[in-house]
Amino acid sequence: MTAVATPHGAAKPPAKPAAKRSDVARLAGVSTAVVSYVVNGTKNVSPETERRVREAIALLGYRPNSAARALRLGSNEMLGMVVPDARNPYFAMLAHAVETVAAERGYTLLTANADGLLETERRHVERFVDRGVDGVFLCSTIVEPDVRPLVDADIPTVLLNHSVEVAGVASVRIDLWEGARLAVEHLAEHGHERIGLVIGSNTGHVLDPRETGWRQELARRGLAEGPLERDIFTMRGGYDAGRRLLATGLPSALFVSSDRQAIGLLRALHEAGVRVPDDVALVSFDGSEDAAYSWPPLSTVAAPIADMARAAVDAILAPADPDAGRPGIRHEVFAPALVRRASCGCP
Amino acid sequence: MTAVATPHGAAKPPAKPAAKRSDVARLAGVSTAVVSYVVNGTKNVSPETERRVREAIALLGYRPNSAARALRLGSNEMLGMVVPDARNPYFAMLAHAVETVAAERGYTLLTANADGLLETERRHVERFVDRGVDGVFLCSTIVEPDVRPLVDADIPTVLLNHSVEVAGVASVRIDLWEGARLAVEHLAEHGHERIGLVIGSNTGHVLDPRETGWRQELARRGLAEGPLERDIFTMRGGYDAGRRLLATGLPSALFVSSDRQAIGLLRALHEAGVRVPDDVALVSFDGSEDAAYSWPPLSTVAAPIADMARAAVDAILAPADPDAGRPGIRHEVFAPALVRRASCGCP
DNA sequence: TTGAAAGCGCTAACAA
DNA sequence: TTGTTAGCGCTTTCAA
Repeated sequence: MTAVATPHGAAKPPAKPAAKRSDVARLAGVSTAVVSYVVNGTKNVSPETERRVREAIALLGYRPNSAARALRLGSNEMLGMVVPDARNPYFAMLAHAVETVAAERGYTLLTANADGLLETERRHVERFVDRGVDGVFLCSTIVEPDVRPLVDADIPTVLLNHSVEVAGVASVRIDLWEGARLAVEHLAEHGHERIGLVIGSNTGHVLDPRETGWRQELARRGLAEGPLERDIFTMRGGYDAGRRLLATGLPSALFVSSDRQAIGLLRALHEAGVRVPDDVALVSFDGSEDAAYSWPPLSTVAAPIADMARAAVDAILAPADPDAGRPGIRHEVFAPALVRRASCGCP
Repeated sequence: MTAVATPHGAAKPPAKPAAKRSDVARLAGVSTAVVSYVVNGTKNVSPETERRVREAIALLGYRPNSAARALRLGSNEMLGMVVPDARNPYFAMLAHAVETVAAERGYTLLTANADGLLETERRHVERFVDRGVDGVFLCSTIVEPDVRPLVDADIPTVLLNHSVEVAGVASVRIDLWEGARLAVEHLAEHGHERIGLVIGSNTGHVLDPRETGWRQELARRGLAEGPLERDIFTMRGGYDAGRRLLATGLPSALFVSSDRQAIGLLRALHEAGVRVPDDVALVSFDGSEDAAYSWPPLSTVAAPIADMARAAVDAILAPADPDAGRPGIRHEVFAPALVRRASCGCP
């Protein structure tokens, strides 16, 4: 056996070309069809034949070629997910949860970052279509994302974590309005009467339901609206919003629309020597792990990530329970829950 | 046109099956080969013919089927990446950087979470092989990861962010030893004489070079070793290590092997009313964005993520500069840089 | 410059 | 229970 230079560099033993189905068939003394039957368990094969085939497979280290399978079957057993930015812990959590559920069902998840760019998002979606994924989870920053390529190609799609429903596309989301209400309610129960809002600014033209929820709960309680600051959904955004609030006057409590922003806000507050929760009480939104480790730890309205992930996968594949039937275009809304930590004044 | 019930649920207009190459060919009045020539630009086609073909493509909304392409070409234009956990901001950053560089080269990145499990890591690698990816980035938690399936299938592989070199596999990593030295040096320059270490515990049996670097720089300066705590690379791990340190006695300065741990440690310190950097000075490791928004902001030894990502992609695909030649099995080591913030005592 | 045709590896309908 | 065989949509060689 002579060593050859491979394109990848050093000399190594010649890589034996991967075994294919016909090699297995020959070695086992059967036809290629039988190998398929054994591999896919689609047809009855006599035990003895099956044993021989399995032996041959093991011996040759045969692995089915997935491109050929995909071509033939028209399915890749791949699901695609577009997120604004997987470096944001919330989306990292969500993508991780979806990946886990998809894996249980034998699907691989392709995750793509849109970086908050409409153009990039569209490119990723088209790419998914080209790759023939069996479904797409879209966490879009656009209010009315362009799902036409998906619809045209008849690819099951779910809008995941969108703030509002979009007609014609299934969606799995969290009740943002209720989350905001919960936060304001809790802050009010701590005795606060001047409750401000820091809200994300990149949700497009539609009003973020968290803003409405904050406003309505305030109104319901006969409380005046505290200051409102809009900035992007990042730590930097929260920091900048905090600086502005510091300059114009802090309320006694603040509802912040994401943990990321709250962490940035916290830094601005610390820099200014403002004590939390003594000088300002805080409740944020998302329920990411980071909220538990900031100082002080953040009370946050948490999304039931695992449940949402499962619902999203079910909306695309058939539900695990076959009796449940094929889902149509459904819109599922999950209820958030308040996690009490120190930032709101809880012990 | 009658509406039909689709498997996806509601009634919609029948989805026109995606156009294929032969449809384009027919519409343009050319052979299927010519369509390929136009799409791939592999051969000269008369301007007039090209125009007609392009028109037909646009009209039909034709998109090449990637499974067929992959089958024919033996390449998916996909790269795979296995990370221990993409919810860790450091790996999120790294994966994002690799995705960006890969996209520039026309490759899609498949990211998979091993969740720190050997078994899961192996499964992902095999899946990548089955899917026929054109290369794999492996961020393994195992010291000697099992790369045989990759080698057997002759798939270019690079160990990314590994702590040590492994023979026979290309690697792109950071100089952990030097990073630790930098941290200790800086702390010593702040006047600290008792410098402890919080180090990750899940690197396997091999000593983490950061531990050696810490120890050797201390020795070089004639300083005694401060307390050492081992715990996992999470916020929780850092928190627990902090609690133990609090119980046994804090040194005047601490080098922490990751930002995640440092953030957890910070919480333990805050809870105990310990002031940073006054009572304990901190330098951590990674350079993630979170370090900039903790309180106090963390001085951290930052990895040149973008450069590493580029090197890793180059190690797998040919370098962008064709003159640079095909890389063999190379081991690239990147130098970290100290980012000074408040936690070490810098202004 | 263009076209005909041979597969890439696999599945499954159909025949034996 | 097993085998034969026709494609899935694409690229590319070879011939015109």
